[in-house]
Amino acid sequence: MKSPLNATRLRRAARNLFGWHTLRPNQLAAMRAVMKRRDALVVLPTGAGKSAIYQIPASLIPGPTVVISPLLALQQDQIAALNERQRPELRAVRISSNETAAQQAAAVAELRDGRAEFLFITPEQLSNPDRMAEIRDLRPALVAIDEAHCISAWGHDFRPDYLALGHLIDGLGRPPVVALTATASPPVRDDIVARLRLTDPEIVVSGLDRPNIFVEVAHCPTEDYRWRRLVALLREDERPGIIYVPTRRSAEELAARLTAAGFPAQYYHGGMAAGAREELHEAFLADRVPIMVATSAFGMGIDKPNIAWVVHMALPDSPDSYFQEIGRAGRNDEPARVLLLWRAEDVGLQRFFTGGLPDEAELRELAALLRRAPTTRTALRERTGLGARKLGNLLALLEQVGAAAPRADQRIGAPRYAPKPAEAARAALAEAERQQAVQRSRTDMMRAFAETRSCRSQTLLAYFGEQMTAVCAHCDNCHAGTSVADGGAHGPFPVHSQVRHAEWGTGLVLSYEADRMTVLFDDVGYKTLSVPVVSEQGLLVAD
DNA sequence: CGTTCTGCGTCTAAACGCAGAACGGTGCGTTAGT
Repeated sequence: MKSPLNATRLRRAARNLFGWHTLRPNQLAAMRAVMKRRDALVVLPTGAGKSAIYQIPASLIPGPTVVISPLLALQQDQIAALNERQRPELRAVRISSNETAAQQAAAVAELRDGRAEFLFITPEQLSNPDRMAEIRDLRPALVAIDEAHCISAWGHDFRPDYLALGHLIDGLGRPPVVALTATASPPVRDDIVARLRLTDPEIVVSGLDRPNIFVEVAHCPTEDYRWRRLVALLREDERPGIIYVPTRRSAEELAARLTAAGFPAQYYHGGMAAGAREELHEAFLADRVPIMVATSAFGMGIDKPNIAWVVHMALPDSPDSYFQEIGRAGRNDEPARVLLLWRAEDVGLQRFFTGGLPDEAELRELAALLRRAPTTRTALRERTGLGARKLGNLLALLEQVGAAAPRADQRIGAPRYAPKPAEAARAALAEAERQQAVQRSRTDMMRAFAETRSCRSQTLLAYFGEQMTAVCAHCDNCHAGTSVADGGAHGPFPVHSQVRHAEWGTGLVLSYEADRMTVLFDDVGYKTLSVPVVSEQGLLVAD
């Protein structure tokens, strides 16, 4: 049943708190789900008023809101934006390693007394049981997960506490959850819903096509050609832009080379001092840095309307990253352009970043240790001689196959019905192989995007499960006339239906493009198949 | 996985070829020591 009352209250709050006179249908639908205490997954581009989706309902719902956000710098910006409004119902505080114990205690007190509404926090903080107990006692009424795609992108290895967010939300007493992100392909969406254990979530997804962005890809036979194409773009467009490079060293070298060539550029990467990074970030936002050469570290939290172009000096690891990165251009709806300069050699680096397979013997040894008695990571590192990063990866894998589980006091143990070490190791290795296959297939899809002569937008959006019926008319292939209007191509299986392949197992039909179809298989990732071959040989059956 | 760097051998000097090693992204938190 619709509740006009909530819609009216939400509109009034939007006007009072943010000065907005309208709410977009997407925003309103998501906010109403939150008001009804329903879980929600919201996929909207940055700058589309995404934060307001949890902030406005939170101001109306009694009880504090826990905002789980991945980057401390990002948290700081969001907190500043909320507190600038000087409204008690929007006041935000934070608990992180940047606050002293006294500041942390003060933040808790403010939340307890109702003087603050929002608590910004990282998953790492919540994974500390003492911290968790403290927050649970505040009886949070809502949990917002910002940049929710991090669960999928980082949980498996980089920041393992992201994998445990589902447990952590249980620990908070399972208040309603709203997860927000700017991009999420169908498997990433499924991963978010599964890992957070959302119940019957309201899913709000906006259209992904960005008509004001001209999309262009150039294959570069040599490094010199790559450089010349970059310079040609810089000569044409003097407005601010971002150049993405794959390594820290190339960021520094390219910035120096550009500056020497008369294009003043700065560089940015994760190896720089926090202070310098913050300064550069602010300088870029304030139009004091016209050209930023950066690794993927430069991204989240960059909500700058007038970015006129984004160049990639190498093939990104996936369409997910690529879409996120080009999406920073043209937020002000002015014409913007993005250019991907790629070489086949770029794939090697991405293969390296994907990582190798774990050692089965090490997995077995670790699983055996866990079955003996719950222990801490430190003790496990001493017993096995493994490094912290590697141990974390192995533990995350064992956890995914039910051979490890977090216990009280920061200990890790084996669940009661855990598989035997040999079996656990085998299953964990299989899981690692599956993850590697899926990640490799994403890189394959990125390369297929680079090589296609069809409409770029159609190809990219098909990856995200959105089928465009017409060509976009804002990409190089459409301008060259090689795009094929598929007129809503379709095939033997409906888009988004489940199919089964004898060898590759079950999969999800994502799209049809001319006579080819893209299917995402659970175990082997993305595959592109010829529709006539599928039909003639009966390669797929409905599942 | 692939590129780039390093060092060695050749051999009467310089530079070249080659094998093997090094290197490569994203950030939280904690802690030692100024």
